[in-house]
Amino acid sequence: MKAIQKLIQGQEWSQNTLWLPENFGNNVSFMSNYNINQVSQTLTNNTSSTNRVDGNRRSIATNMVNKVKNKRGCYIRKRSWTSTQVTSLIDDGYVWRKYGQKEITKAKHKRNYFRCTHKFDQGCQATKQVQQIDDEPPKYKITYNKHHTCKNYLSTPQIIFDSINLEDTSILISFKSNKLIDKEQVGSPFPSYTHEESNEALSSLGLRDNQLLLSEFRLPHNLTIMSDQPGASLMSTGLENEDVVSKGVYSPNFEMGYIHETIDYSENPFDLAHCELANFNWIIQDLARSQSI
DNA sequence: CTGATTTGACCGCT
DNA sequence: AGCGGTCAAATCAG
Repeated sequence: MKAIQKLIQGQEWSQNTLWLPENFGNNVSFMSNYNINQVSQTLTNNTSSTNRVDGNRRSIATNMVNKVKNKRGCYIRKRSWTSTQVTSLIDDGYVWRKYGQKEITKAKHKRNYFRCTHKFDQGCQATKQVQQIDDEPPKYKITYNKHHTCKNYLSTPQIIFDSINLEDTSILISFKSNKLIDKEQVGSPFPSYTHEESNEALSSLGLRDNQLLLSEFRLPHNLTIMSDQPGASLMSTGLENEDVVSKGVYSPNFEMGYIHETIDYSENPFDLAHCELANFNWIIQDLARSQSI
């Protein structure tokens, strides 16, 4: 089936490009509304000018100063990808090491700087900055820089890619259409993409657009994770599984706060999906953890 | 002892 | 010149 092949292509691409745990990439069926032809075109176009940074095929912005760090305080100016979110949770499933703290002008609290623990042993370049912006309740603005390339997954759930069976235990991660986002939010940083082929593929599978199917994941039935710019929420639908869902950190209607990406999506159409999946990554990890308790 | 955190210094950018 | 991101020595914790 052509559509399936396209999706698999996209999934393979996402494995190499998106910031996802390997297990995630291997086992998830990723269905989003991005023109996969555009993706491959992008890859082709970028081949000559693409730097392989941290294992990502990601072209570096033209204004990026890619200086080699050889002195104290010298730093590589950012970069190809950042993701900012406001949340009351700091834990995202990864192991970080704090490497700095700074008073920020006009900021009530100090900003904390973290790098991935596996920076040296695995060369993972992921960093994040945590800035507390609220006291009661405590809220943090977390800015992620670069993708994890390390194998640092805490009890990553086994999500089966092949099983496209809506009848068994399934959860759906639903992504809101970019087009809707653009319509509803003037000035949204997210561009819209055509997604005829994706929709074709999805409809052939009996799915609506922008759904990510996760099967054989030990979660209550009818659990839906929804991404909804500018917020994202986790909610259970139907059955009264609230206790299960909220056993960890999340309430059935958990609001993660807004997510904002500062990436040039014209480079890699999958990046928006990447952003969203990156944020779900830790949700899913936490759910998996709560399951294993 | 080893790894994580703290904190002042360093330095590029605006 | 000031700000912000990073470095690395000193310190802390297990």
